[in-house]
Amino acid sequence: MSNTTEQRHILLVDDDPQFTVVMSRAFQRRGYSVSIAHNSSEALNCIAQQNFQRAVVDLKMDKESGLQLIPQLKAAQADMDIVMLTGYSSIATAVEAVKLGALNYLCKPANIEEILKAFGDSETQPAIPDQPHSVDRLEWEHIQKVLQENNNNVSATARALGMHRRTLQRKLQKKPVKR
Amino acid sequence: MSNTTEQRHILLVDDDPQFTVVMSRAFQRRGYSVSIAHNSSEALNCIAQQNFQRAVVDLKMDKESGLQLIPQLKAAQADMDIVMLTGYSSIATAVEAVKLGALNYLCKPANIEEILKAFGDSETQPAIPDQPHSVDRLEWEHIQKVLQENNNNVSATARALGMHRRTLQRKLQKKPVKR
DNA sequence: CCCCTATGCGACAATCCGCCACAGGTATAA
DNA sequence: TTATACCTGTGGCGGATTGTCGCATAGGGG
Repeated sequence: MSNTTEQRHILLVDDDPQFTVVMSRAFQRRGYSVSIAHNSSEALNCIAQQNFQRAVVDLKMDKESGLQLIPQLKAAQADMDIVMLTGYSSIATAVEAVKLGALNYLCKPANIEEILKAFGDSETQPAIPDQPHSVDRLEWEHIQKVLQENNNNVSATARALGMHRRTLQRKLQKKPVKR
Repeated sequence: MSNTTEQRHILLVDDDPQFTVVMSRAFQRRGYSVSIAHNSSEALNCIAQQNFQRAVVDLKMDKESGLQLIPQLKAAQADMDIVMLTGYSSIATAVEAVKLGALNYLCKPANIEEILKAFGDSETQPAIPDQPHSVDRLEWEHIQKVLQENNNNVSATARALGMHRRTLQRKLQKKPVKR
């Protein structure tokens, strides 16, 4: 199914530089050669220069939608496996992405394990039953991200998350979080 | 693409009798001939007797999943348009439904207008939500994803998530929260 | 000064969670 | 077929968590 010895190219399309850097390292550690694009035109530039077996593309990049990129990537290389990854997910966009040819659709936060699994190589490490995030851990990361987007405004974050401010406070002061 | 003058057959698959009756009337009022099935075997029975251009199938029917029904319907009639409709919607199942051949995927409650629109191939790209998910919604999506990876095995999912099976069950019975 | 908002925290009730138990159901191997 | 192991739905109960209200404090305009 998967040939781990051959060099594989993957294209990361996300407007968040930090995210792409972190992901890039993670993929490289697993034997991928990675190219990074921060918007659609950069992505198209990349695929004009070489072929990619896989692409991870963000749904929401500044003003443009990653959805439009899918058919363009597919047009250049019909057998490319594309996984959509986004922090602003919805059922409607997920359906659209798959109809447009995406292989899968994930919500951030997601780690490499989950992304690789989304591509289909779940059989990488049968010995290690690599666990998905625990619900608590996921919650923690999500809260932190939204907190940051709201400039550490606890009240605004609580509103955005649909949770009571008091509850958020308690979660924030109590959690080092395991796993 | 659609011919409104010709008599059209539509198949409703949902284990809720009340829902099917209401929907049935609404479709008939719009010139459809409707057949009702309350489970998979009834549905297969229906398509063995006549052809349907369209089908609306519920995701969660008692014990069985409507997902499995999709390829079966497609096998009998490859050009059938299938819309998945469910009160227990998640991105994971939406992606799976589309990959299995569903035309679209809607969340209950949905009225006829929305369903008919889902059948029409209006290529309008869905809007990207500008708010992050609520914590509860994120949890729901994550649970659904892991559940699917574990072939709907609740015990295994609970183990993978590090949560008690009883707790998982209680969460699963509840409808997903919005946002 | 007033008004609005953010923050921290106490208190209490409602809800939820972890855990045990038990009764079927199902699948696989002997 | 029986035996065995696992999965599932459900009830109950004590303890933990959450939702909600209130109050005091602090900063920023106007």
